[in-house]
Amino acid sequence: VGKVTLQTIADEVGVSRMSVSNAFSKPDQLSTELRARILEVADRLGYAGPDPVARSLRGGRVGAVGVLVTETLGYAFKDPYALALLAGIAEAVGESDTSLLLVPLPPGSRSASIVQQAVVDGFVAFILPDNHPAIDAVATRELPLVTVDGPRLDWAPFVGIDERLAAQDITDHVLLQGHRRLLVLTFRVIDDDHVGVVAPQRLDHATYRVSRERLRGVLDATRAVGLDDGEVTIHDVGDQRADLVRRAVRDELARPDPPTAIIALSDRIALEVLATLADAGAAVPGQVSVTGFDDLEQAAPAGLTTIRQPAADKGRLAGQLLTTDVAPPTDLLPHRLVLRATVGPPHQA
Amino acid sequence: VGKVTLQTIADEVGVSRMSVSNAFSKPDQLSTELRARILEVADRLGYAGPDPVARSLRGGRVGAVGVLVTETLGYAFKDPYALALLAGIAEAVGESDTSLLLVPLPPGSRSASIVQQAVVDGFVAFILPDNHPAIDAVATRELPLVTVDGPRLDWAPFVGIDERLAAQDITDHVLLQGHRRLLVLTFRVIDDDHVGVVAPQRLDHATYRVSRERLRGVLDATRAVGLDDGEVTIHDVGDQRADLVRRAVRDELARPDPPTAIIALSDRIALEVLATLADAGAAVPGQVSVTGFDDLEQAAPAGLTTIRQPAADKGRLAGQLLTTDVAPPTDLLPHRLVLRATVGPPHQA
DNA sequence: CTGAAAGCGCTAACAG
DNA sequence: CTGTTAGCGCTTTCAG
Repeated sequence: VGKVTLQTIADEVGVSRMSVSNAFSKPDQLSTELRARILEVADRLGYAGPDPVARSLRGGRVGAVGVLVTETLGYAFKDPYALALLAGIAEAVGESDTSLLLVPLPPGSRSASIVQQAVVDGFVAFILPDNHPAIDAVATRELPLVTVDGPRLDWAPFVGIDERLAAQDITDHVLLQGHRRLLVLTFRVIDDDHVGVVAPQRLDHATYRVSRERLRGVLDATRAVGLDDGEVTIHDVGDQRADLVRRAVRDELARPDPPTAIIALSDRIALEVLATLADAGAAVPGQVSVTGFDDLEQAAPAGLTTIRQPAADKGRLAGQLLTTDVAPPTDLLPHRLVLRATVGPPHQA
Repeated sequence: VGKVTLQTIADEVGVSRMSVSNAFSKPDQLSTELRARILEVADRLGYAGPDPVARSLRGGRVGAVGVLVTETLGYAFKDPYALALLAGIAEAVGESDTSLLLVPLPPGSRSASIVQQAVVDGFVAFILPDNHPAIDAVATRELPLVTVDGPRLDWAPFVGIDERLAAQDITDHVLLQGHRRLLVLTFRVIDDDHVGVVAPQRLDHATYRVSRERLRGVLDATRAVGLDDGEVTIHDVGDQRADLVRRAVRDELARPDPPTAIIALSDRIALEVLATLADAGAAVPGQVSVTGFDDLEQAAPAGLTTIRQPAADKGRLAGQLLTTDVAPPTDLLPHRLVLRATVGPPHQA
């Protein structure tokens, strides 16, 4: 099967390669009649149109942006928040006839080479830890980059909210109700396999911007009411692992001095907390108050008090930043405390 | 910023372009020492490694497979079954250092050109109607294709189950309980905007393999017990639209001779049916029995009787077919009737 | 182990 | 409106 190229058709029709190219890419540059003849021959020869790779090499543009996702892609497909972000990006780039290339980053340092090989015009990075090798690889390629939620770079636009302030807001709300025994459930703080109680010095070295800032916000609030950092228990549940959430909740509730409020740093964790509590027969907010973060679709039906942040809009903005010339945001995006039914005054001991 | 290419580095180091290329792509083809010197210079000059587009043009390989999804991507991101499929594909291709290009197909015939422009080594098509123009476009490009669930082509591997038999199985189960007044809820049958009751001749022209086969399976079963096709009501709820599901259920229940069993052709529809029934205070299976299809994660907690099919495995297989040399399946994949709590004997009128 | 030649398939820029 | 020239950046021969 001799490959059919522009030249093949040009020869067949008896015109130059250029006219055939134009017939496909610039219809108004040649007579309707000639164009028709060319297209007819192309069709007969089974020519599928200009090879996109060759066209990209020539034109310097690919028509795709890469989305850097850590862990296996499977993870991204399971997290509702990540999905909402993705959907937003997809929507925005779709409007510019651009496709989305999902680029899974394997744990090792092989990710640099994966980034190098990606056939894209730019990247959006997605809840990556600071200093992730993939970021450097993007920088070296000198491709446009937008980071969402983290890390925050000085050379690339950033899309995200003031995590710290938001966390402080929701913690303030809980403290105002009178709670002083808090359990904080966070997702991964450092890119390692540690789970369980998070010691203060670990927080100092935290590389995931989102969890780090949210935890700082929580502590801002607790300190303000005179609580010592040691008095607030922080549990790392890794990649929002349901089993770890359940165990942490059960263990803490079994202590002589159990928490009266659980601050989950994501709705996904909070929903798991709620399920665990329901199974254990613990009333919410009667016995324990619970808060989330993100305001997923599932949060409202669950009556979850949480922080709303515009996930889909964030994705959309990230996509636009890469495909159009919208101005990068100068500010952090807004968030909002959404009061619902899972927070009340503490149970009287 | 003069672009840095292989040549730039070759000139700087004083070797030929080829040696620099080898330093990156075939480390064992040159002395460790020279390689080190080349890499050092490359690093100093900020060279990110061979341009993936040029390399693709030369090598004929891109390192990405495209996933053809109809409608907006947003839809694919909302359907749990599609998501499971996607996750499976992602997992499989990730193992071959291949990325996933999401290719949304717009309604019009523009989809041919979108397929032509996709920078990929192959495609997997995903619940597409028969004769979708995108399929022809893939054929013309002579790229490998795997179809999942539909359509079934004679020139491309197919991954899917025996929909018809599976539907017959679950319908048999319902009929065996004694049900004769059935309401069948199906998703889109033809690629148009029709919704509501599906007439028999419409079924004959159905272009979506999955819904068509499942409906035929249902009718196989009902005919076998002597029911006339006219006696089983089939409702098309489009893209599994919640509002249409709810309305269909409410309308049918309000009739003088309401259905005693509702056969939903997907779990997503079935779950909506269950929610509607709960709102209406109708007991399941006391007043109405309900069945689903797919066995999503959410099906077990809901106690839904359904057909299990290996969504993630299907995706994985599709991905492998495109990136490795596994043999294409010669058979349809297995399915299994999963009995749970939503089917019982009919309510005595 | 290293280098020179020969394109992969396409299109911008310009001349006819 | 049509054709010619000149590469985009890389890697597969096949000799040194």
